[in-house]
Amino acid sequence: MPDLIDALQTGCGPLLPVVTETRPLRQRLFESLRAAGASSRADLARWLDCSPASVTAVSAELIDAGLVKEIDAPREPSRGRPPVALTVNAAVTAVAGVKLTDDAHTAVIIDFSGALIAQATLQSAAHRQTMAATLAEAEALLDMALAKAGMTRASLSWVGLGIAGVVDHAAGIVLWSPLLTERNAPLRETFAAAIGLPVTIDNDANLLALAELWFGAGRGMTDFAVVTIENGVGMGLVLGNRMFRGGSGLGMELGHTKVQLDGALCRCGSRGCLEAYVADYALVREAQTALHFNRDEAGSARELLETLYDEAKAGHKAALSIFRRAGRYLAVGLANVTELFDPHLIIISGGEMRFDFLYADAVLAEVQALTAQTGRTAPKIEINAWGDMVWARGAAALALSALTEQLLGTERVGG
Amino acid sequence: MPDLIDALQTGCGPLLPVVTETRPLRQRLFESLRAAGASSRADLARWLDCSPASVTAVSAELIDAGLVKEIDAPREPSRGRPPVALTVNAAVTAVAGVKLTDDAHTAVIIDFSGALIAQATLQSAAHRQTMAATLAEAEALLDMALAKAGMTRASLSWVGLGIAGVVDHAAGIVLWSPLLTERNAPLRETFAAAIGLPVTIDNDANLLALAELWFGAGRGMTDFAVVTIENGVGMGLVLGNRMFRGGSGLGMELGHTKVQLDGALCRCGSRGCLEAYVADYALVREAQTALHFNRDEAGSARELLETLYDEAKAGHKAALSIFRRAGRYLAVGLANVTELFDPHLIIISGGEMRFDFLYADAVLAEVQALTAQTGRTAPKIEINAWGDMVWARGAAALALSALTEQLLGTERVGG
DNA sequence: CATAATTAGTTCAGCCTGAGAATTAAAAAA
DNA sequence: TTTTTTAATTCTCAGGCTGAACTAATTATG
Repeated sequence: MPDLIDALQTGCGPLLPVVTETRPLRQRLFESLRAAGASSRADLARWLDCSPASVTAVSAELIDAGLVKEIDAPREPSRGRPPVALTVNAAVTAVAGVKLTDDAHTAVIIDFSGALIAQATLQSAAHRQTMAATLAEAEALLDMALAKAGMTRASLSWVGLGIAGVVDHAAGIVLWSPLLTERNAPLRETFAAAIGLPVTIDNDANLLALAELWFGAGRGMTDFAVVTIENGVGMGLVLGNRMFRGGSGLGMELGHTKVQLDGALCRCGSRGCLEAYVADYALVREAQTALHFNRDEAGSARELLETLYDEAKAGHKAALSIFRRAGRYLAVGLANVTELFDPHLIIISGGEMRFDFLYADAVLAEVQALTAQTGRTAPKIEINAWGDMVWARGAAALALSALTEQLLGTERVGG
Repeated sequence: MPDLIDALQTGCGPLLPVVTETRPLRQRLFESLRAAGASSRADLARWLDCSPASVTAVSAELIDAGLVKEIDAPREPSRGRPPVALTVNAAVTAVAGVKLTDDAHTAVIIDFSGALIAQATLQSAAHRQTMAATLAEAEALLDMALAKAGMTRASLSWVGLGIAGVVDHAAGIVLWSPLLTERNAPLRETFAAAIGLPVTIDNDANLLALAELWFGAGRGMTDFAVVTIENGVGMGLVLGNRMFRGGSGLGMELGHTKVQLDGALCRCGSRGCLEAYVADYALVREAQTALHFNRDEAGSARELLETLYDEAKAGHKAALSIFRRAGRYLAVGLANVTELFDPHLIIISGGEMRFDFLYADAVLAEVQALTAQTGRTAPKIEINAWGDMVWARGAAALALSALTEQLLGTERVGG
């Protein structure tokens, strides 16, 4: 290779190859089938734009391998030979998704077709812990979920694991997380070794985006952004129907984009981060001023926020202005995402989605106003509250796609 | 297809296929060869990670087609059979790149290996014109360049055309441009019909990014951003060694990302756009205040800016503060790009790159400071001043890659 | 009721891309 | 001169997919 690298002076054009990913028809057919629920061979051929002959061959292969089966589907009468419906054989295996937080860990188990089998929750330590302690909790939770499903670890073939922080999905390493005491924790390897199953990890924002891509509003979209506001502000992005994780594969930091020069102080140490205006700790900070509370008087941060919210609903001016300002800065952040990625859809998603001032029509209108000038069509904005299990479901989707890749990717079926 | 679209309720997983692009070995080999300048078959096999047998077969095919040839390359003595160098047959054909501005149009002609053959410049109308008038100028300029090279249109096989504005590269339509009176101008079709050659169009920021990818600092990078500050602020982005044009394919609008809530008024009508702080019209606006000039007193905007710059160099406080502030906002914009795309390199590129206050170490340091907190390695930042021809060279690279795709992509060689 | 029309699915030969193994080629080192 | 090393070629073969012809199963129609 040196003779190409050294060629910087002589030739022209990019020196490195275009990153390209090819999926064999086998995998594309299977994934279409899972997405459709059930479909006939003829429909699959039309959908995948390939010959019926190939579909016959590939589906026979998948049926032989036990991954796909024919079913009797109710069909409305029409001319011609009636189609035979194919569907994913859900019983083949199952995967689990686990999401770690500093409040309650959650887990779900889904079958090979993506249907929910069981879910479980485990109260977690509210403080930073070692990776070992955290993973012990995750393992206990996984076993709880398995018990609920009447399954054993042997019935699983992959586990997806999600955690807040800076996560290198490809390497399986958590560079930093608010939950862990150590840096550069080899979360994937360690958990895989502990539970004896292959593991894939990702950060929470990407899990949310995956959940939207697999189960939610993103299913019919090739390009969309998923924004979540909880402890911080996170974003997951899907481009060309694939997760985009930034140039280094560590995800995007919407929360630390700057929306104001020399603005509010962020917990990261910088000033003017979006997070410093809209994350809950930012609201708490202002709430203490507005409501004349000191910390001990107010109880937990969560309670304080609830009070602030109630006050705002009741028309308390200062409380209202806190949410109003946060909403306006959020609009700036979303407008910047639009200017830079131009997604067709922005989904503001999460578990509870309380504090609806942040997602008020005024905020969405401001996003449109801030982006309307450049001539392109502004993205739709959708608000989704999924409940606490959504991250675990995203983690399960992560596991399921990793498993599918292994089963049907470059390797041969059953190989 | 309806039966899959309607399946939103039943299945799970993405409904739309992953966008994937496959290049045959033929094309990859050729592009590696052009990138390397010259290379042996054995090196190509190692580089492309394929078998020597395939390289022999494919290179024979390319040599037969006349696109590649063997040359006697000077080689340092080493053990084993000496390699035979292959190189792109530069004489096969040539392509042109044309860049339109409201100042002077530029054009270059390059051969099949990417080497410069000729260049030309044509003073252009300084005001908005119809597409027809603009393209007439472009055609005249193209013929000038051809005359300089002693060539005719028949010796060209593709033309790349660049223009500022919102450009739909794929559709070949200019949705809006500061140069054109009409909207949604079908620039590609019209120019192609006029000159009788296939044409590809793109906006100026993407041309600059392409120039960096083909001839500049981006050659060895898979992920980088190219930022340019002239009339406005533009950005081109390369992800995975491919141009990224946003979800709708219209490019990114770094200039209209917001860096301040309710900030300075932008010519787009919004407030707080990056452009409204760092583009030349923004500097002019402030210069008039700082230097107590009115418009007629100061001459052209360009002269006014030069005066402002000289004053700042001489230590004029107000003048200096104009550049300082612009630099700080630029740092915010670049920091946001980093947080969202996490490129390995940001190239600040363009023709002249005057006003070095904007690119001062203090600005670059501020970018690092604004992004340092999130744990990832900050991107390197490079400043490149290429001269006026860089856009035309990018346009030529655009043409060359389109031509290569046509010759060696899905179609057969010579087919 | 027979037959035509229509749609679904299968079979089979064959193409294209590319890999693996053995072989030939051309040089330096021993 | 022989051995070693690296480059390049030849030949065979496998995988993934297609096109064309064919079989299968149903509704429409006279």
